[in-house]
Amino acid sequence: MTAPDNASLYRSIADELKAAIRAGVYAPGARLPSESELADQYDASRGTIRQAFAALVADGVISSRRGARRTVLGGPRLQSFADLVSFSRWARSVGEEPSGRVARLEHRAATLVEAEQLALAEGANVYHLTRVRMLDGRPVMIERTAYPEPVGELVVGIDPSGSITERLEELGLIFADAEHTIDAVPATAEDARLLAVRSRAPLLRERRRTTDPSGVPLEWSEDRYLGQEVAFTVRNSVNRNALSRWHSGPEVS
Amino acid sequence: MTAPDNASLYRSIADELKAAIRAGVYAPGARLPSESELADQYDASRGTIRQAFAALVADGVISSRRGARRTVLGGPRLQSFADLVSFSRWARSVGEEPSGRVARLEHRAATLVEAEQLALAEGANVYHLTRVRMLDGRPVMIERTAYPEPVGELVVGIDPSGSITERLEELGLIFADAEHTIDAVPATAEDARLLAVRSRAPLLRERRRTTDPSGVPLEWSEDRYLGQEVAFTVRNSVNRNALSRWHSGPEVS
DNA sequence: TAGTGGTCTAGACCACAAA
DNA sequence: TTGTGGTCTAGACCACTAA
Repeated sequence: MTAPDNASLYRSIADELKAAIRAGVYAPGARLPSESELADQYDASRGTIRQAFAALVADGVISSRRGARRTVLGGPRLQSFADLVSFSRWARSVGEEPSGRVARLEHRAATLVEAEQLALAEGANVYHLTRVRMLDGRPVMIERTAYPEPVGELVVGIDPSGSITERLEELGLIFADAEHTIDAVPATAEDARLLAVRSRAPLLRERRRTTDPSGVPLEWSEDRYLGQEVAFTVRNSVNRNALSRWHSGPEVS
Repeated sequence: MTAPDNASLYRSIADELKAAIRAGVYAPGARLPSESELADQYDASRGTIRQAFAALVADGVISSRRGARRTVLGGPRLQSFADLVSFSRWARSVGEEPSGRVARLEHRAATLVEAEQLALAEGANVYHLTRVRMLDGRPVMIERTAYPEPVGELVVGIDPSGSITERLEELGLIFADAEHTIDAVPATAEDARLLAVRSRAPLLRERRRTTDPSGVPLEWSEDRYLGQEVAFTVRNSVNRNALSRWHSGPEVS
């Protein structure tokens, strides 16, 4: 809809196939047309059709095996990268109204973790923003984000009740890669107060580092979701793999 | 090492590049050789080199942008699909000794959820196995897995202290696609007893459905990890995307 | 401006699945 | 056995980055 859609043939073919799957033309389990059929239909080469299919496989929409036609996978629809990095965009994509309330905004020296994640020198300053994020007025998440100074100086000029990520993109920043770590933690006293839950209630914690296309960190965020309200879904297969399990070792007593 | 390694040129090139990155030949942030350089070096066509690079991008190892050379991303090393579906394989890949203890094995009618996830008719039977999984003797996870009858009949003949997934693969089953949903839940009384934690302690819950190449469900599992011991990591980018956020709505009081 | 990656074509041979 | 997807080649043109 609003996406820039850097049009390429294989992208538009992939989008058409995705739309057809979403519309139920190809139900879960159904077999898709062969590469040669689509090549004729779109007057494209086989390589281009394969590129389109590869995008669907990467998105976990279809599965592919040699000798048999590709089949549609079932399950929840996927969201785009932009939906994942921006809470506001995600909320709207699932039909809920996002909002935000600032709990704290600081300009201070980076902690050790922040300096490491943002690749800053020790003692460098960061802007640190704590927000409570809501869906249709109900608080579901606490967002604690550290920005390096050049980014933070832009952030302080942005209305914090809406989407900061979208404003930063309008200002020319490019959010290209993100790395997420997901675990479960008990709510601290502050968490409990901001989310209106019992202290030590289980929260889903997502720590995220987002970088621009050349790998320069743009933000480091620790988000805590109400465990019962939000979950993360991952698809992976023998061919494509973007998830990994992580073990911290027995660090705490 | 032990992988079947269905050799193809682009795979072996990708493996060599991965090994070089792992070994530090290309450090995080470093720029990789150009496509044409590698094409000369490996006496391969540019398309093959691109295919190798695509595999690295999909695994979140490098980033790629038009006009500039590809660069190495930082962060934890990725695990293979097999490592993710099999606890035993994952444990060994991070250098710990896995073990398991059976808490319960039942042959009974499927619950509603199990029937839906395994695509069974209502009233069909499943085999349901509850195991406590340990790393170096410390319990870190409870695994509750339902198998459809044809699979379950194989499972009952397998030594449950080791890897069931690996035995099933030796028997010819192919685990091809998996879908994971991750959230946080409080420990039940049984959870608390099996994991030796306080009741209502935060646990990371992973629900996983694994299918064979044609989409037939092989297992449905609900695993609960100690939140402080295990985390999941996801990489995504504007190009590749396998993670999605999920919102259940206000279903519980 | 020179070099790089992104896209696309038109062929070829092979491994595998399904009928 | 036939058709499918998996791999690979050798070219071409373009958009973009970086010097």
